[in-house]
Amino acid sequence: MPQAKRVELSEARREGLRNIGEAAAASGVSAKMIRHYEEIGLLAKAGRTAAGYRIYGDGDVHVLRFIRRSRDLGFTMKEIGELLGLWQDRRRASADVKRLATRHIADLDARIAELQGMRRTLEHLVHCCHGDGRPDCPILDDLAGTAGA
Amino acid sequence: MPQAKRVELSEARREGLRNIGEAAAASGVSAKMIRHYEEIGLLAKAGRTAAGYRIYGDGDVHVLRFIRRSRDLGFTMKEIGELLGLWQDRRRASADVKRLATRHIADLDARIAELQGMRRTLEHLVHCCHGDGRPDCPILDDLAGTAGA
DNA sequence: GTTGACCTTCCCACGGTGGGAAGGTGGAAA
DNA sequence: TTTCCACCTTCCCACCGTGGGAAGGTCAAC
Repeated sequence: MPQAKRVELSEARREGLRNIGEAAAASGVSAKMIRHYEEIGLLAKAGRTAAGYRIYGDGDVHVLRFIRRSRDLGFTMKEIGELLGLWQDRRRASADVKRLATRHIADLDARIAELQGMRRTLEHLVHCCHGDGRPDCPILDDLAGTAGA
Repeated sequence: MPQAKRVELSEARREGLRNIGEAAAASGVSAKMIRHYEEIGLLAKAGRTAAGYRIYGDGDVHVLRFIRRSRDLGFTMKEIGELLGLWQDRRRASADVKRLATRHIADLDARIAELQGMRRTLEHLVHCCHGDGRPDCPILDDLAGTAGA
């Protein structure tokens, strides 16, 4: 098994490869997070130069952008792992992707509804609070549970 | 300095005090979180029985319920600390509370808007995906950045 | 060669919550 | 009284996603 020979960084760059900083800039994922994704197994272990620097090709950067975009849409790491698996499986059924995305929309809806509930309550309380120099405050009364009492 | 003498749990209970489990049940805050709040300084250190059990009075439970309600409304630990300070300051200006709550509403709005943005995009993608046995999938195309290409 | 920007690994932090181990206590039933 | 179980204590570890920073090595430009 001829293991891939470890090249110098300059040589790798001549072949269009990037070090982690360049891959980060090209993908929008921080170097810190690239290492993290590698550690948790979301990314394959990156190649290394003779000096131990990670090197990335266009395909790696493409994967990183995929992850970035998925995070921007709120998918969890676990879901992104599944999405990556589907993306790389040419025999996938689009129904599987759609199901995953649909479930995620439901998750988003639940979180939105929760936040909106908070927002509604707070809006009401703020509306009731005169907000001047006096200490009386319906907001605190509500938090303290002394509002209805 | 006559430090408060450490009593037995049975004696404390006769005086209407509770151990952590009872305080948890009465406040809706888990025992785990009560200890955590004490550790981070959100709560004053609880009294102890001779055997080292934490004991809580009605006032403590009231504070715990205040915290619980604040968390339910999405306030951060830091904000809850501020709210507790205002609550316990009888010379507070309600304007301070109102400002804090208003800022929190703005935070909620930002998060809601973010989630709704994700939701909109996903909704569109899901709508475009036929979701059958074939591999072609606009959702993956979007994540991969090959959608517009 | 020196310098400064970058890389490596390692540990720590945040928010908030939970799980669980190991050992001590409380109270009630046998 | 002894036993038993539920509860208490402290301690460490986990999640997710991200960042900060220390200590040490490397690269490239000047």
